[in-house]
Amino acid sequence: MKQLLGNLKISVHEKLYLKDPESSALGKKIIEQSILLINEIGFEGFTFKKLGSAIGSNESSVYRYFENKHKLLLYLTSWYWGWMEYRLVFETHSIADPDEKLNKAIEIICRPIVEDSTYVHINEVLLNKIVVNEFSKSYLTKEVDEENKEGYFSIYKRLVHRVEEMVAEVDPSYHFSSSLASTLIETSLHQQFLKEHFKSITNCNDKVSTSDFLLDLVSKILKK
Amino acid sequence: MKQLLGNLKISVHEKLYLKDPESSALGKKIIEQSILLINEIGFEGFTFKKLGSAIGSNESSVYRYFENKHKLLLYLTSWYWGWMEYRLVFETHSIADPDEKLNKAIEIICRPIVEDSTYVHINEVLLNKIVVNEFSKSYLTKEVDEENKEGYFSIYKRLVHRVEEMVAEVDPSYHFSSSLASTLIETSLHQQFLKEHFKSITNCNDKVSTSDFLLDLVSKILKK
DNA sequence: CGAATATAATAGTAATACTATCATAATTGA
DNA sequence: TCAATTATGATAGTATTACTATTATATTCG
Repeated sequence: MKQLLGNLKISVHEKLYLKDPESSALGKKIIEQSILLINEIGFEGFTFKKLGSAIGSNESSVYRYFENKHKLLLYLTSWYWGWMEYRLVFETHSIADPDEKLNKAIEIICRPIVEDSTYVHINEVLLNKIVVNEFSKSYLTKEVDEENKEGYFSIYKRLVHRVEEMVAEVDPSYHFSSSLASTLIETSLHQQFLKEHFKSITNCNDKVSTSDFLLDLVSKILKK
Repeated sequence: MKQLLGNLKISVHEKLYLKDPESSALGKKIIEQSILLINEIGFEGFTFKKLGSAIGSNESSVYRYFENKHKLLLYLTSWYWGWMEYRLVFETHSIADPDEKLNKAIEIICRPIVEDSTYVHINEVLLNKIVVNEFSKSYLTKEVDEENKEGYFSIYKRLVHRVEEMVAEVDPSYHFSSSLASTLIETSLHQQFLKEHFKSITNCNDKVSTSDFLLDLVSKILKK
């Protein structure tokens, strides 16, 4: 798995950046430090000025790579979903049994992230936290329709489609495969947030994982 | 129902405002116009300066009621969940059958909002749209733990608890009643968003409602 | 080595998110 | 009823944000 992914660049929509951050050391530093900084101070408090000093430079350098922090967030979350998609595809493609395949997919989506040394400048553990806390903000905007048309959310939607296909393979008679797939992914993020901040409205915790909840849910919803 | 609610003031956490907007004509105008304006230009573009001119005054007047726009958003969404809670309680309290009661609750949560003339200065249809588009932003912040401790999200959490209780009454053996309840409410908002902006990853549309999806889901998950 | 390109530093602008002050209008209660 | 309180409205000011533009200095690459 690691070798396979080793040479793979996770591809992100070209219009999300002005200059590909993967193409230079400075670009990688921007990505690396933005992940650390957004985690530390939150997306609202995050500015290119602060990022500039985090990379030992100033804002003008960052602006050469990204138009604004919204685009940078779209870049980071797209990368995350692209990475998740690869994991999903590689880890499930050899599974023939539809039921087992979907269960594996749910497990992958819900599984706590552990450090992946394949992409040295990207801390996937922290990036996952950014996705939990900030991904919604990337589409809950007035510009969502334009940006969707532009294709900025296509990796995310493609991932949902992959899950949807797996759902449909388990139970072709089920009428809500898309909604279930989008709900599974959304719920994996939402329950992770609740576990951390609103413990009283979730059953998920150190002992009960989100995948326990969702595996049970899916097993009951779909006919085999 | 209307008469019953007619004299009822939906109560919102006192610390969310500096001066109770329900206590004056100007305060009500602030609430009324903020709902219109946030809908029109989105929460990011919304400022107290713009709100000031919308109410025919200026920002200083608004600042006397709310510390900042984040608190105002918390006020609006709390009001919405309080209003939803009343509807839920009144419309379900006379239902004895647990199954029927939970189904009614889901229907209430998912049902498209229609104008409610009880609260003249509050446009519930638009407020619902604000909740769909902006509610997440009210808790996806660095300050969520403090604000949660302060009680700013208690109405929302109480609503989830009410749904949870209904779930538990239908099937006491079900292990994930809290997570299911929070997922039902979150999904009602999320699918409403998808229906509008990311149609390809939902089955919900003009013909198929979100409650169709969730009623089916719950009926399969819970043992009767 | 010299030209092109990338990076860094500085300056400047309009808008935001406030705080503070003061004048005036409305209300209310002795 | 009128003085006092309180609410509202207008103006000004500050630090920060979210940029754009320009220029100087490195770096690299043919």
